[in-house]
Amino acid sequence: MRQDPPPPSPTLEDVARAAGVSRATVSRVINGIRNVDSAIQEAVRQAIATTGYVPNRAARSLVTRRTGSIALVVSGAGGDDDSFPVQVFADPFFGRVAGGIVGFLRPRGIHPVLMFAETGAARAQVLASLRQGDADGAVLVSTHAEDPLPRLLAEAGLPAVLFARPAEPVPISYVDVDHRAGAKLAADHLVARGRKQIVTISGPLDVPASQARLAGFRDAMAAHGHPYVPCAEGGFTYHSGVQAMERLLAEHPGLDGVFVANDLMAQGALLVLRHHGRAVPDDVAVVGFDDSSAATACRPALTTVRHPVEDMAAELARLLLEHIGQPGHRPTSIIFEPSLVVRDSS
Amino acid sequence: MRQDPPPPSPTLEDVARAAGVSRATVSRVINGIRNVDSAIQEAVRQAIATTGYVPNRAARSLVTRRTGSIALVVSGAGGDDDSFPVQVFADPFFGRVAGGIVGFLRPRGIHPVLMFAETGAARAQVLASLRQGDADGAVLVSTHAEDPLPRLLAEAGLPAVLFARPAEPVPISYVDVDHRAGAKLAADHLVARGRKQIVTISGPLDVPASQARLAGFRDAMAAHGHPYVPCAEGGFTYHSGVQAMERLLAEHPGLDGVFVANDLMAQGALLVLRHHGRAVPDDVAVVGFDDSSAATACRPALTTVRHPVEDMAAELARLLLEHIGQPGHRPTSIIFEPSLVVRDSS
DNA sequence: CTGAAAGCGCTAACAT
DNA sequence: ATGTTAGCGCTTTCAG
Repeated sequence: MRQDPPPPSPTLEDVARAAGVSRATVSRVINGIRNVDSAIQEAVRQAIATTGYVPNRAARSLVTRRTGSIALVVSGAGGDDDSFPVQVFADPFFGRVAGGIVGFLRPRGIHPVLMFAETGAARAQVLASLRQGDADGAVLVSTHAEDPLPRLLAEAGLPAVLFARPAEPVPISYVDVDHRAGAKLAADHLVARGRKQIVTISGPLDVPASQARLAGFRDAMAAHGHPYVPCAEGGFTYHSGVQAMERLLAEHPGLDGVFVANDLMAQGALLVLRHHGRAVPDDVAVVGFDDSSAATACRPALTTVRHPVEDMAAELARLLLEHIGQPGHRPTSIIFEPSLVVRDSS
Repeated sequence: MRQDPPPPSPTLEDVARAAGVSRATVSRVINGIRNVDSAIQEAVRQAIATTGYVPNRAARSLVTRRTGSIALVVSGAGGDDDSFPVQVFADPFFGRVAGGIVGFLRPRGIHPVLMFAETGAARAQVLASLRQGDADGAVLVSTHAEDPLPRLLAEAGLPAVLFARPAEPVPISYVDVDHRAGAKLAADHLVARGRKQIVTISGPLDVPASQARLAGFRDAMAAHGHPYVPCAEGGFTYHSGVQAMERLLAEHPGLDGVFVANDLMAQGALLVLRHHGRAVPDDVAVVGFDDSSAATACRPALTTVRHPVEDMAAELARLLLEHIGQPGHRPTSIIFEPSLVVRDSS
């Protein structure tokens, strides 16, 4: 005993018949082409409503040669890392990127196709998928600087854009934030608050963004007359922030200011400071980076450098659509300016 | 000055000509249909290789009435929560689900389409997308128990499956882990370790899984002669684990055993115990839940209840494909058995 | 401003 | 075992 087959969904033909016009006219109405009598337009809309018509993507795609979807590729450096997807998702950062992209794309009726490119084989499959037309283009979020995928995509002539500047120049569009400038904001602020013994917790130093934040911070501090700033390297996780702060406290018990390279680690640092009886911001001033949800969840609320991830992701999606629309388009990079959000931790 | 249009990619026709056979034969070879002479098969493969042919998804989709993709829907309860995607991704849990699904689907050449259904409007759009054929079916991951989407999908007759049992019965397939049994494993283990003052940190109590873990733990403890177990409610985040542990320690300074409803919170609890000078496992034994990457990242490594998320997600994907393949298929639920992974924290 | 007609590339009867 | 043929539902010239 089988269930009845689902009723065939209405086609353009059905709508056309119901409206007493031709398929072509209905198509024009649907695709918002002018030059259609407004009375007829109204009739067509009626017919669409009564028939419950929805356009068939595959059919449309076949003739327009567009899938109307883009790939969201989460890409690593190589190696067969089993826990790869988990790692990526553990940082709120990826969620913000996904949210920004979806926010831009959804009103345009397009959903991202999720792909992972953590190994060489996976990378090859992503390339094949794109060539096959599973998506019109790709937004890449790399977890490692040495990721070969950007170059591969560029060479294949597939429309693609990147979140964050590649380690080596690749002819591909990207967005990034001015990490150095952001770190300078933090440095200026801590100095303005009269802090004398300032230290920092960096992100993983094989990530260019981490390097830039650290270098920018040290340069700005040097300009303020602090030639050397102690640093503990973290891994962008809450836990690593805890560990880094403990190390710094042990080595520099007199510290009175900390710049932490992301909010999640800053949250961990805050906890350690509290457990060690250091009042924030009175004894120790803390500045984070990102302005993620962690920043306001903290006690005290975190002063932090705003990283406009969602805006950047939306802009990235816009860029990709532009590239898809005009294949000859030149690579463009857009650098966003960070700003300081002063709350209670400094 | 425009760039040259990309060369048209080869079609079945081209391959057929190159191999000196008909389109149909090439199609058969590609789709792995027997009844093709092996010599001809070889010739066709040659032709495919030399022409660099890749099948056109849209064309295939148009005739098979299958898109070859499924939706991965992250779904909330309602409300216009701006930070929705961020919240969801913050837990390693979602990454494990995504990884499990991709692991199963990728070898079959199918990629998940990412959709968010956090508001009523978004939900409607997800439904429309599915009806329109953006995907053949949906895997749902709900963040709230009252999520109306499962029922809506079931009523629309769209193939869909659920990660975790719905709060109210819905005729839809799902996978889940036996939370109560897992909690019992933890209880038995703590009692066997001779702990007398046992407390627990639960997940958010509006989540059925949290309720089940708490109830299962308390029931098992009662059976061991501990009629009441103090509980602090957390939110499945590291930070909430810290806060909950601090509360428990303040209220029950004599505690010597803790069951924490997920590893991330357990990691936070471990930190607090250390800061308070309690040795783990000697002074206080700690048992987590999930066996996520956090469990091995801890010091000491966490004894925890294994939640086979990846396996469950893969099974869920398999179930969905089954439903897509045979529309009349009855809803099935599969409950996985948890197991205890003993490490150093108890 | 609207309709007729020609495909897009593929699969699946149906013939042979 | 292989070829022929008829569409799948849509967009898009091209006529009118």
